[in-house]
Amino acid sequence: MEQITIKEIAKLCGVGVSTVSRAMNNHPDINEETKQKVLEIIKKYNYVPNNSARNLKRSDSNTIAVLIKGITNPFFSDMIQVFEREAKKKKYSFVIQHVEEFEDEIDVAIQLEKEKRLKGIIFLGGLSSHTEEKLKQISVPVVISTVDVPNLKGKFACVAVDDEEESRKLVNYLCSLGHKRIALLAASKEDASIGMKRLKGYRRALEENGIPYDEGLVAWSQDRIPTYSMENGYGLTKELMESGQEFTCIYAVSDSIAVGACKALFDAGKRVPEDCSVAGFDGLDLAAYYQPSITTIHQPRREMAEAAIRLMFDLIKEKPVEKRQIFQAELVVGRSTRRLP
Amino acid sequence: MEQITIKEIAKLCGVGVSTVSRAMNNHPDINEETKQKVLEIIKKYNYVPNNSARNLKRSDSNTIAVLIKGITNPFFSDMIQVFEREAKKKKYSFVIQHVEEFEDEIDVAIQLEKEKRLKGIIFLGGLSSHTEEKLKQISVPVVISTVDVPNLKGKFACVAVDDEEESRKLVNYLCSLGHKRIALLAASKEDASIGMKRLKGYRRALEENGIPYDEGLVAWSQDRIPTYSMENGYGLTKELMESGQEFTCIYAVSDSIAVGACKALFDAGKRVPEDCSVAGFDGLDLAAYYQPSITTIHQPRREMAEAAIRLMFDLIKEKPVEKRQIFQAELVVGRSTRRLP
DNA sequence: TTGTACGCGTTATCAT
DNA sequence: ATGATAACGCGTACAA
Repeated sequence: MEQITIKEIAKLCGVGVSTVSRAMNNHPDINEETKQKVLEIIKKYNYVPNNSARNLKRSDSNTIAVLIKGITNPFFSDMIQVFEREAKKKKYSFVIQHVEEFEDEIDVAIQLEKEKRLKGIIFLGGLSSHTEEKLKQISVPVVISTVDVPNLKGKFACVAVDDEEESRKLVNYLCSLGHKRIALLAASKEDASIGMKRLKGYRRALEENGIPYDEGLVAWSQDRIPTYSMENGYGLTKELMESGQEFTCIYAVSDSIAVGACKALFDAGKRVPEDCSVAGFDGLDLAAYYQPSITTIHQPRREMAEAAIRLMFDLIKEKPVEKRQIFQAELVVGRSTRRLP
Repeated sequence: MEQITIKEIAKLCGVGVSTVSRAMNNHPDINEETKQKVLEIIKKYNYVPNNSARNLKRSDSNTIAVLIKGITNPFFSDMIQVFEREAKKKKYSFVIQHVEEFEDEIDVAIQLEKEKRLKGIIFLGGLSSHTEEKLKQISVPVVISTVDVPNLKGKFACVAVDDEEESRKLVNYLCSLGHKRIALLAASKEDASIGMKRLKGYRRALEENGIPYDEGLVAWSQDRIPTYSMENGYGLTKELMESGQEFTCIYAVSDSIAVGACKALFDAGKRVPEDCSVAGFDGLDLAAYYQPSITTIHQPRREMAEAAIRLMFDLIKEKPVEKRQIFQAELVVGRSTRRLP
């Protein structure tokens, strides 16, 4: 298949390449007639301009990118929709870039920025550590979403909830129901991001309630299974039950994990919450739709997404902004937890 | 921020640009010493080559792309993972391209092919109609996944289940349980793709069982809500109940919708399956994890993904292939359906 | 209003 | 082994 280029279109139209270019890009200085003729030929020959060449030549681009670590995470679904809608509203084009588990999201960002002449970058998920230093290699505005990064300077900002505090709030609630042996389905031991913060909140709540922290009640995720999956919750809960530990409540660091936990309990002939309470985190739709509905911390994802994109536009326009927006999450009490008799 | 280019790196190293290029791309004709020196400087100055320029110059690229319509659909999650793994195994690089609801996936494909010098394209979802003619504008191998397209020629192939037949199988099973008034939660009326096929299967099964098709039992999805969502299932079921129609069973064209239906039933004080049976389609993890587990048609997504990527590589190598691979799906009976007394 | 020619940052070809 | 230099396909001054 021959690659048809702008030159050949020009030749076919009997005009210069610049005229073709003008026709495509809605430039003002062009005769309406010739424009129509050119567009006709373009359509007829199914000519599509090469984006790489465009990106190379252009210096700006009105494109913002969202880099997502864990694109399969339903938590991000709503947020993506908000980004798409708002970007379109502002006539920005919008690209989603999936970052694989093993990839360094900042490297990907740096590369993409050059490739597409981005106007800004939004991170969704990931960004566990190693930030600061490397982030500076990005020269466009950056909004980090879902993870709280203190001391951001310059054209960086973040939108998040206080994972540790919200986690503490939830576990505190569980304690208030009389639970003393609360198992934790944690992220992997290496996790230095939100998984760890939620763990910290768990420990603080226990401490405040005079309950000793018991390693035996913590089930750590393995790396071979996606952490935030129902499957993982199922496996961890099974392990926990087989370990012979006694517990009256399970707190999973995400709703998907919590659902897996419920299933494992059901399969073992237990009832939720009569035999064991279960709580999650995130406030996915799933938590509300599950039977029984899952007690969880609901993050205001749509609002957070709206804030993130607004922050992005403000940073682009160099307006002054609040660089660290921490949202209040909401404790949603479902039917999966109950007061200990 | 100054854009640092290969020229400046060359200058800094005291060598020519071609030497820098050779160092980066692991070319054989280069002195190991100079190579190391160049790489050092590159690292020191955080130089990252511009991908657009690369793509522009390169003629091939060993990249395959997956175009996904509905990236938030959990059905695709597993499949994506398979693609990533297999592509890496074969030393191919792999890009995921999200296609927005209103976008024409073929247009996106054509553009991306030129931009990235793709070796092949896999479609996931979408591709409802208008194919054939336009598809020909793509000049690399194409594998269409999840939707059955007959009469594919040349470098095109597809992997799918027989949606109509599987749907018929499921509804037939529901009939065998004694259900005569089976409500259908359908895709939108305009849907010409799998939604319609599943509808057809529903109608055929009814016919075979001597049950008249009743428009009143069909709830059509509206376009303002994502069709394959729990929220949609909830809304449709509520409508259905409010319409005063009698039914003993609900068949949703996807598991997410089915879960939403269950929730609506629960909220109305009904039990599943005692007061109403519920069945879905797809065989998502969710169906197995839900309480009660959802009776569904399980599509072998991993196998389908493996077949798709294998097909892709074979097409690239111009090996002869079976261009239309229809997989057998499995009726999984859950606890959400029961025999009518 | 239109066409010519240059440059965007790379890679690859060809001398050296 | 290395360095000029010509493409790659497009946008855009600048000249006409």
